[in-house]
Amino acid sequence: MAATRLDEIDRKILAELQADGRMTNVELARRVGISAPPCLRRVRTLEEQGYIRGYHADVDARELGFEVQVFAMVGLQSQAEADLSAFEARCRSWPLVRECHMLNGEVDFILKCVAPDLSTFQRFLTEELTAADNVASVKTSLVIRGAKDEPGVPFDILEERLNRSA
Amino acid sequence: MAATRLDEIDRKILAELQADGRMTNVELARRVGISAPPCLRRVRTLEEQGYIRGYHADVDARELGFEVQVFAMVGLQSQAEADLSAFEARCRSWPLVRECHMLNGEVDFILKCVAPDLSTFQRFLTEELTAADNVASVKTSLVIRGAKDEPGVPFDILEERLNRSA
DNA sequence: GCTGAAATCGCCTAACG
DNA sequence: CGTTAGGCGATTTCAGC
Repeated sequence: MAATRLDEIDRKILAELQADGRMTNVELARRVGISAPPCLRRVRTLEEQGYIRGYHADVDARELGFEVQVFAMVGLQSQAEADLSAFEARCRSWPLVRECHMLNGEVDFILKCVAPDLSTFQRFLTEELTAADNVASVKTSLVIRGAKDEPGVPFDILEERLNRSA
Repeated sequence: MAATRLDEIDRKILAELQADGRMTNVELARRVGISAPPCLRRVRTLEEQGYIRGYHADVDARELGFEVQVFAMVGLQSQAEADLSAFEARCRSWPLVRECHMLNGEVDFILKCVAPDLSTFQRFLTEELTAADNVASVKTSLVIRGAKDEPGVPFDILEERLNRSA
């Protein structure tokens, strides 16, 4: 997958759609400087090749009643590949775990969790996460307040690098 | 803001647009069981009231050449409000810092960073982050591999709770 | 291969009931 | 909230570079 190299127009398309995923195709075409049909074809290709995984509305968790956000650091007893995979699969089955990343260093995984209130999270923590197979230690940190939450990647850094190497 | 309570149709709209933010309005209307015009009016209202903050294409960071993802735990010297705000503003100015959350516990902030390669990140770490005003300690953990990365909130949990209380 | 122009089809989005 | 209806965007077709 993704054997195709991207040109500048493709990168602009990605940057624009990352900033506004609901932009109309004609507006997108205007911004990247080509006409609508080739623009739409490029978007479809980027989707098929996996550069674009999907489009999502960015909803306000707090307004919707999800008052609690927690980062959980998880250490496992066994780091054998089968056990790592099993834990990852378990995380995928928990709706309240939104992200799960395997880390280097002392801790094995970091989880980002979202819950309506503290008691819901506590119940998950004690009855599900801590109780899960192979889990040795869990340390949690509550998010007091969010200061920045930008989805996606910094395209400006990419452009800088490409300009420098050009 | 957001004085309005949401009904079941609004919540369905949010869940659908979170899952597919580029869905056409007629398709959305069909799924939530109303006709297109009122559906569009609801979407506009949800946007205006801040329930929907925006729409974003979910791009594949690794395919695009962002090979490095790092979580950084930052401790500050002063936790006075003015100093906390100043650090948050600094984080907002760094494109490579995608998220910045203030935490309870030993560490003050957690940052999610994305960079094209390790050397770019190292340069940021030593020349920018560690060197920034008021930063006392930084501990970084590289993401070895991602196991789950779902944007947004778990609507199914919300529905469960509402059904139970009904 | 690629793009762009024209044409068709379907959607968006008022206005009204 | 639904229906109607006019305008605009999406998408295919086809010609040209």
